[in-house]
Amino acid sequence: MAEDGFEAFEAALDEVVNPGKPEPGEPEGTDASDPLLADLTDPQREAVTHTEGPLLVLAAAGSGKTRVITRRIAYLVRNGIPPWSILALTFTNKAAGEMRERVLGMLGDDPSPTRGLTVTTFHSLCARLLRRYAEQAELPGLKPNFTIYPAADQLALMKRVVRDAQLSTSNWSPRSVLAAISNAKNELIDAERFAADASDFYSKTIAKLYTGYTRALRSAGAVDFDDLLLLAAAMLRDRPAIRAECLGRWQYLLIDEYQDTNHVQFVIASLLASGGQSRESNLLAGLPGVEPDDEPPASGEDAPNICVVGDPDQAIYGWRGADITNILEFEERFPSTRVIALGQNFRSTTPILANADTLIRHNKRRKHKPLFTEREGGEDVEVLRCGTEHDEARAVVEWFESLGEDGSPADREGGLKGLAWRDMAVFYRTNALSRVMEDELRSAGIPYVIARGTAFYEREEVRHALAYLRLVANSADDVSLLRVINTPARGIGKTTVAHLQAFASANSITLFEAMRRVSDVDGLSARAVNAVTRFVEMVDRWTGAGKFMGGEVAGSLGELGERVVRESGLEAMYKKQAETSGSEADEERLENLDEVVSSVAQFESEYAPDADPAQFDAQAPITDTPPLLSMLRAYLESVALVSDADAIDPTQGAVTLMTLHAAKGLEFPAVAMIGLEEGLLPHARSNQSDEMLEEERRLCFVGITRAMRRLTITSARYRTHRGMPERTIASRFLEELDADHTRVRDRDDEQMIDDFDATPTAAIGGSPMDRQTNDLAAQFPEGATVRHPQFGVGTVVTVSRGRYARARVRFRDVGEKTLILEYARLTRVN
DNA sequence: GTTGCCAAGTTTTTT
DNA sequence: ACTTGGCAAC
Repeated sequence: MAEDGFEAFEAALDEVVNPGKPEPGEPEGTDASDPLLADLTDPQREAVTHTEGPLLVLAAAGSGKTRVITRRIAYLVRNGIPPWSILALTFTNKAAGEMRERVLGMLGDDPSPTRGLTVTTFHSLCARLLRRYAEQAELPGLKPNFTIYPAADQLALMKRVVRDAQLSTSNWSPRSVLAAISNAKNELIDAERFAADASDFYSKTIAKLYTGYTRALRSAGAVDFDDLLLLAAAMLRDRPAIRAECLGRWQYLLIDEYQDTNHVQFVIASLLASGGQSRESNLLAGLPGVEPDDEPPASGEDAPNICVVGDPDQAIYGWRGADITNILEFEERFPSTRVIALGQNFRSTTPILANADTLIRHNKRRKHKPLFTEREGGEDVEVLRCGTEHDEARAVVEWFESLGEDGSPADREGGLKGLAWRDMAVFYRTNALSRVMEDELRSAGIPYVIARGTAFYEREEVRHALAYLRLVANSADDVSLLRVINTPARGIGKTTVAHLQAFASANSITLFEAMRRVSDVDGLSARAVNAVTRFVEMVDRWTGAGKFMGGEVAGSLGELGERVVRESGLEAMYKKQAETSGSEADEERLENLDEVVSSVAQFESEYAPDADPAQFDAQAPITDTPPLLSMLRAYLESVALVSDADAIDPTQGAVTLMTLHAAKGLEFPAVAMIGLEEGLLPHARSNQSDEMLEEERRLCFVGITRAMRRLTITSARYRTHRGMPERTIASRFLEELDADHTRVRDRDDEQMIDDFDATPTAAIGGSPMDRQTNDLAAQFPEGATVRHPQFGVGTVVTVSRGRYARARVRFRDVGEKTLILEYARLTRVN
């Protein structure tokens, strides 16, 4: 069925193949001397100037997509469209920030042209809309001060829900239950509908847990990531007045990375897409008493100005519910859609592009579109087989050094200057692969940054500090309260908490409310009562007993953050730990606490209430929320919605390390892709179906097409997995590259020769890993106990040396076998 | 109520 | 390898 989605490309492809055919709808007087349009190709220019009506831009990798989007916004603004009526949705906050910057740069230094321009992510937009309209929309249990639960808190909550339902967490792993619920939410299925659809035992149980989880979230005044989209979509659908207000504001809608939007996002986009005449009818529909209108009219006559940009070959979020059918649905939804394909690549050299193209042709569920460049020359892509992951990391480091500040001999000959560290990046399939790379870069003294924006916020000490802040922002947030109730230890132990929880649920009040009424709770020691009272008093001091007013309350967000970290005892707790242990890790924790405080202060200094997309009228405040509280909420929200990619700062002179997913949308002069092995890329978990395999291939394609000038792809013969060294198989994708534009090398062979020349006794000296690399047989000496994946545990009887070393192994269960070490996945057992 | 040790499972990707 | 959770000792 997705096959049909490619019809659109067919039409668009004709445009690419036979360019120059003037479009009937093309605006007259498109001035080639216009600085906004001058340096664009024909299809790019059309995408920029086709401002009215639905537009689908199929932008191949490196085809100047970002440029088209930013020009388009600038073009709109310059042609008199008020910036506040433009809404651009991106995938990450960083992409949003960059887009805003670039538009601003094009329009001059005066910030006024972009005033009110909304460039943000789906999630941020939805969070803001929900806060803005929570009360008016009367969504069940949703208050404007809701907390956004990150993954860890979702998990903690689900664990509780599963246990409360008298189910075992091993049969109903909170993780997989959450995944099932997430999938449902992405399809816009709420707990009620899920329950109605459930027929078998499994889905009935999930339905029960879904309901319980939702109830628990709401009573904690919390939502999860998926709720942001689900609830916003439901709100826009069921509350015509609210929708009308949004439609009235945003006349021009733009969505980047459209191939990675899922169904809810599509629905939100549809609901927000306004057209000339439809606004009137939608305003009428907003009158009280009108039934929720599920399907807004969107005929050709009534076509909204919605522009989506994407590339099906770069769809890498299928596991998150993103679907190619969104592109199909787009044209169904908006029949007058104009489709434009951008095929010319401006980023990469011919060899890089040739490899990307040859690889992606192996995807069957795909309509081929030509990727072409006018660039000549360029170095072949290097494919490097290494010994171990350490060897691999070292190879990458050496390569970077050769490209480095001094420039490689080859580059100098070719008239190219050496690359700066910031021009280089390492991509990998899973985060776990970063570690070895980091070690190697560190010992080589090469500066690097890891795109793990979320990692900081996942650290224990940071989560504690944030939990205190969330409790301050929302006293109903039980998960946060439970996290900090006895951290640092203050004498409120398990039994006390259990009593409080029982009291809370018996009286249908929040846990914090129960603590406030601690004197009414039975069975507590005087000690416990005292400890609880002091905790409540402490929180009340911060919040001014919930009013955020009075002399006791902090005058600024920074001050609040500082006080919370200090007065909670967190700082003292970690200080004491650092002093007694003297370990570096504990020192780091203290520094991280400081960093939280400064990030709070930083946020405060940059906070601009009128930049809020949900702020429809800059004059009137959204609500009567105390400014300190709304700032705190905004801070917590920004922290909850950071992405890994957000951490990348191109101004830093450092090599960038990131997952292939995080690399989407970026480009680097030199790229190393590591871990091209079966089980890693394609990932073992993605091997179950052709669809999944093709997504892995697209992931590989995305990695390749990030490279501008140089690309090295590596794999390791042995990789340590969960502590066990394992024999690997080279990725099938390596076979799918373009042999005419690749140079394959085996580092293992070379190194063995090198080492032999240098030191005949290579087996001595060097790290254990070197020896393993150089001489596999040395790893399995006679008498060694080994494990084979099929044959089990055995003892090495004899072993031969050399490249295809064989070992005779006496297995405990299956007798003696002769194995070629190169291919047997033997591991050493102690 | 608190601390420390051992066993077990674990992650693929992310807003 | 590394974290997390359960349990026993203090």
